[in-house]
Amino acid sequence: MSTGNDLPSVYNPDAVEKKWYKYWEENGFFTPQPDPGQKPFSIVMPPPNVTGALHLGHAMDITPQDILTRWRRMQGYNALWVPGTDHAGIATQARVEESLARQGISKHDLGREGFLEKVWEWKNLYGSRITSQLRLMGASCDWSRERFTMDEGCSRAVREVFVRLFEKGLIYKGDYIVNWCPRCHTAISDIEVEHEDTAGKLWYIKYPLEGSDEYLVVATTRPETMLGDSGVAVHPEDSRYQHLVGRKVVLPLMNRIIPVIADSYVDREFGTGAVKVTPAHDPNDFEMGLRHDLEQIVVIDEHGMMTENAGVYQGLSREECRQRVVEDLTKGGYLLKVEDHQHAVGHCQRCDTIIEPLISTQWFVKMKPLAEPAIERVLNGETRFVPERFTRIYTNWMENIRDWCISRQLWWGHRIPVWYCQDCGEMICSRTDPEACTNCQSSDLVQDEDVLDTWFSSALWPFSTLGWPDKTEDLDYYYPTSVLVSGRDIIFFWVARMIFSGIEHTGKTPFAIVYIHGLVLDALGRKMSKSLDNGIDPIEVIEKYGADTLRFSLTTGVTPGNDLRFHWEKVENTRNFANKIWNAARFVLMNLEGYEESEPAEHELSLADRWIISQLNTRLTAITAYMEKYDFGEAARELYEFIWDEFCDWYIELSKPRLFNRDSATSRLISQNVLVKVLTDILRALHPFMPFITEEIYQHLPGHSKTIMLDPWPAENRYWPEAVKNMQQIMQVIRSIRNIRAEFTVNPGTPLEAILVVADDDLRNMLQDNSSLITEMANLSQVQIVAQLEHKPKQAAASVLAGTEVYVPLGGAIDVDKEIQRLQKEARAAEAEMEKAEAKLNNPQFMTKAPPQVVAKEQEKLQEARIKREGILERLQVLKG
RNA sequence: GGGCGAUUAGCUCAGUUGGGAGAGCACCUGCCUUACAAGCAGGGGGUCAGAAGUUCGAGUCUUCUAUCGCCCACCA
Repeated sequence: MSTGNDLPSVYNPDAVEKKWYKYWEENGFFTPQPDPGQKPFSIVMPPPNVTGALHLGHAMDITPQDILTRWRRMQGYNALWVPGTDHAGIATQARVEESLARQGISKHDLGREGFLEKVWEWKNLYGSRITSQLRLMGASCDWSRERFTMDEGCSRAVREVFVRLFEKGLIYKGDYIVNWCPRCHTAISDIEVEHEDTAGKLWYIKYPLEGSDEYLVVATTRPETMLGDSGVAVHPEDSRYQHLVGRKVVLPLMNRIIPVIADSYVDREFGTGAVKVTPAHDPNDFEMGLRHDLEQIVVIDEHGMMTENAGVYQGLSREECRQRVVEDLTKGGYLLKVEDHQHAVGHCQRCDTIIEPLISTQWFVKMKPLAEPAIERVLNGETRFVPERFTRIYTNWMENIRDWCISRQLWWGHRIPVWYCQDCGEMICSRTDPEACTNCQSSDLVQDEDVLDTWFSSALWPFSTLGWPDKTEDLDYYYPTSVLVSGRDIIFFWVARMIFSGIEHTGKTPFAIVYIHGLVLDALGRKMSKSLDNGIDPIEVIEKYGADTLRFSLTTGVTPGNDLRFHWEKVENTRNFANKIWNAARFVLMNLEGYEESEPAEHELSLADRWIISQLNTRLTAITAYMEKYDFGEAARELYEFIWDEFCDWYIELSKPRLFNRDSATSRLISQNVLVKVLTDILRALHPFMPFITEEIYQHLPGHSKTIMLDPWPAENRYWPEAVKNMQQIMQVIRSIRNIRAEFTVNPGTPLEAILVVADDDLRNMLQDNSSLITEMANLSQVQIVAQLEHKPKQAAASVLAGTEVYVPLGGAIDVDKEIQRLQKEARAAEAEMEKAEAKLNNPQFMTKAPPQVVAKEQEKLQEARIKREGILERLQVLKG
């Protein structure tokens, strides 16, 4: 056994963290096997993207997952945490393209196969970097079950789902207007478009009526799109324009004859109440165009350049074209006016390029039939959000959801499992690569070029990782999973899609609880981003302070769902806490000479023992209750307070006299046993939060098992209310003596005498029985405890508590005027207390309506304050007289 | 245009069912006391954004207002 002297006085996390992680992993502690005799607990990790390294947001995500997994495991659950990574189609492809571009290579130089080889190299490099970072954080996930969204099993699940949805008619292909990123050169879904409010202009343009001098004025924010106009729309009930409906206008610059139509989409209040209709380049116009059978004239191509349909403007960029069109409209006298106008402009989530709505051939998932049960089942409580307010955010989004564009014009991803027969044109959707056309038997088949949205595979993650579509033992035992931990930012992208996919393909929502955490912001409250260069690498924090410190500082003082500002000061404070525990453990270990494990009988326990055990009981009950509510911040605070304030500041100090041989050997043994017992429980309760330091200390303690992580979650059922009460009174006395010492700046090393005047027999006897605690803790040479004092000393400082008067004779050190002032202040405080209580007690409404225990408490308060005040006034008289 | 969150000590933030306002940092005083100076003991500091309401009682519940932040939305 260690004596504690071998341990350095400063905890060094670096030396121990790697050792323990290796030990845990090699011993298979993270790898459970399904066991019908145990209750399962399962979490699937939100797979980090293989785009690069982890950031603090990941630590914010990983920490609660590991806390939950370790806690439930200790509670005896069969706890599985499945790790993995995501191929992150568009993001990873962009990163690899960038990296190749720096070497002067384009993906087209390499071709599809060659490029994909490069991406796999990238994936292998960054994927393993990520998993090693997860290990550094202490994540107790089961690496034997590690998955990747593009591994064989996940790919099979993707095909299975695609084919099923296709066969059910829930996947369709068609020409629709989609959000197109001209830079990424792919369609993206609605939620991948970020709208930014932009200061723009509203141009008012005259459209002359055919065969007339009259004209209509339309307002637009995008004049360049007028080249593709195929109509002008007004509201059907707009009296200003009713006579024009059905007539034609001449499109300026293009001289195309286009109709005036009536459609209730038009807002009469906005602009002139007449809107130009460009079906090929605006989603609303697209819909209107379909309703009124208007031509779709494509004037902008997938690179954001003007097409031949744009006539003389062909070959210009969108931006150049706008400028030229405005110039030409001005020259032609068509431009009536220009106003400043704020409007939302869509940008690509990945590259921030302005999105161009374009008509193209894409694949879609029909959402309505999937969304309905996904709303209903969540509202029924099959899946519960924590905090609860996110339920409505989720349902609101699901209620308004539009069909999901799932095809991407990328190379990195799951290729769409559809083949086209080059001979007869047959379209074949298949789970496996088909050999021949199902219609004409031709072998000349070509697979669809597109890949699936990366979230299509992520949506299946909770069951694909457990073996679905096969009926595996894991799937049967661990699915549906227990908790999903996720950031607020991906509720729509990921959580919602997992829910409807789980219901559709497995018949169950994929998790019982969705725990939503906030974002990590920088010290100024800004999001961490590459452009601001304010990101912090979690590995840097771990190297400087250790993973335990990082984890705990991301946990304390945090409310579920709320953001967290990152401050190095907080990390330092947490490091100090770790060091505190370390030194408390050193103290215990240094004083274990002659230790024998025993279970002290109740009558052998000292007051301090019974007090700390009672406090342990209270704290552990609270901690477990907070854990059950996913309130890790509060659980961590309880632990912090118990360890620092109660165990270290009081119990360890109280135990010193008995340990240092100033007492009997038996009481020393009992004290050792209580210290070891309480410390062990502390380490166990702290383990889910700070896995490394707790294991390190635990392995030095007597009676330890092979790992703390498989020990039971602690509970304490002993509780002595009178010990708690007595200890509180003793502490009050000690504090008041220390207070006097500080007020009169008496050196802490100078022993003092104290006189306690206690009228109550029980209280006096209790204090007498425990007087050694008072002399030790307040550094007294002696203490007299008496029922009353004939001659109250003038040359003494006094403190009046309820039931106890404390006198500390200070001889010439006493400044009578100063002492009078101090006591007067205390008297005023007592009077204020009395007034408050009296006001309540004099209120008949309070007396009749408040619960009896609240009234009793108020009366007690009044009584205490009154006694205190009387004592102080008496004391003042002695000093003055 | 809707929705959500925040507003509590100088700073950063906690505060479970309504019942005497808390922590860390910072600040002041005294201590290198044989676990820890990354520490110990003591102390100062708050009209809980504002207003109204419910209640015997509101930081906590209701309504409104203000400021900041975030999300959603097809007014060209």
